[in-house]
Amino acid sequence: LASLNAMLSAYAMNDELSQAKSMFQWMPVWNLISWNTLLRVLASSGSLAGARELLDTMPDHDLVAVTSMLTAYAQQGHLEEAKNIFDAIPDPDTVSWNAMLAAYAQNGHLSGAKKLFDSMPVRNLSSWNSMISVCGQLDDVFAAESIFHSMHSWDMVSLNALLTAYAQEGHLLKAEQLFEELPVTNLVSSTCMISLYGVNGLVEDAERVFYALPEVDMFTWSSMVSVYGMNGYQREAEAMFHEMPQQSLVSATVMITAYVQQGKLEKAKCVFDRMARHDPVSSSALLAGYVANGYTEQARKVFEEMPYRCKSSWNAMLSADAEKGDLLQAL
RNA sequence: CUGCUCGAGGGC
Repeated sequence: LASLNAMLSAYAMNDELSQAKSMFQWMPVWNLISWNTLLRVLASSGSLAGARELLDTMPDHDLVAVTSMLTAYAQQGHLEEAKNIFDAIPDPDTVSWNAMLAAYAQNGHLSGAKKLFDSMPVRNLSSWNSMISVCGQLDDVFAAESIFHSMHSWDMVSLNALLTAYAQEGHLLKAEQLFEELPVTNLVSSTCMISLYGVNGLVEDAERVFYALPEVDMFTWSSMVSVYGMNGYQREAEAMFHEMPQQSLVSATVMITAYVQQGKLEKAKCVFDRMARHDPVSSSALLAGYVANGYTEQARKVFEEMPYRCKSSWNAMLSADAEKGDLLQAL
């Protein structure tokens, strides 16, 4: 059973939801770990409703299951739900506390994060790492450094959190210095540097980091395409986009944005139409392009076909209205 | 064998 569970877990890592589901059904017996693993697959695939339903039908809940659910809500931006789950846990362990801490941090509730951190009965490395990230989001590099230096032990995540804090505040030199001093880096550090170089117009530096990597992933690929795009290197962006072994919502959106910036709306539309699915971000990327160029009709069409409407989509639409003095018409 | 911390995309 343990080895079947391990296989199930491998599907979870690769986000292979349907494979995981059918494997689960074929398993002759299940234990709590099997259920928890399936829950995790559902949760990380973004299927909140499915995860919730599974949680309610599972024979038992333990802390692991509930914490997975908490994280799922947090990652979809449902901070209140996450907090409700946390509050209902009678005796949370450090991982659950950390999950709640991360929920605050990832949703921008930085004061909530600080408060929770202060009230934690036990903190571990993950807790401290989250706080470095919180300081980074507050643009308080000094506090991030202080935390880092006060830590008795640190790991790659701590270093990357600090690196990200530097990047966020635009401390190119500090980030560069840290990155170059590190004996070991990983894809997270490299992606951070690639996009930092990109926003500073240092395309060749970004390339140097990218091409030195022994292997790349979706994040590094997308960020390199983005660097090309935001610096007007349309052909390079295109080439890299098409060389990518796999596409994702993000990589396609990056490419759409690159075309939009060049005013190549037909090409942007073409990428958009080839996407397996759309989300509010990919739709608003194209929408913004139409709006900026006064194509109200096309903008409205994209808007109406959006998978679900959210506040951010309305913002793009409203700015179209303002520019055209055509408020109700655009909708 | 399962849960927590760091990196990529639009608008504001």
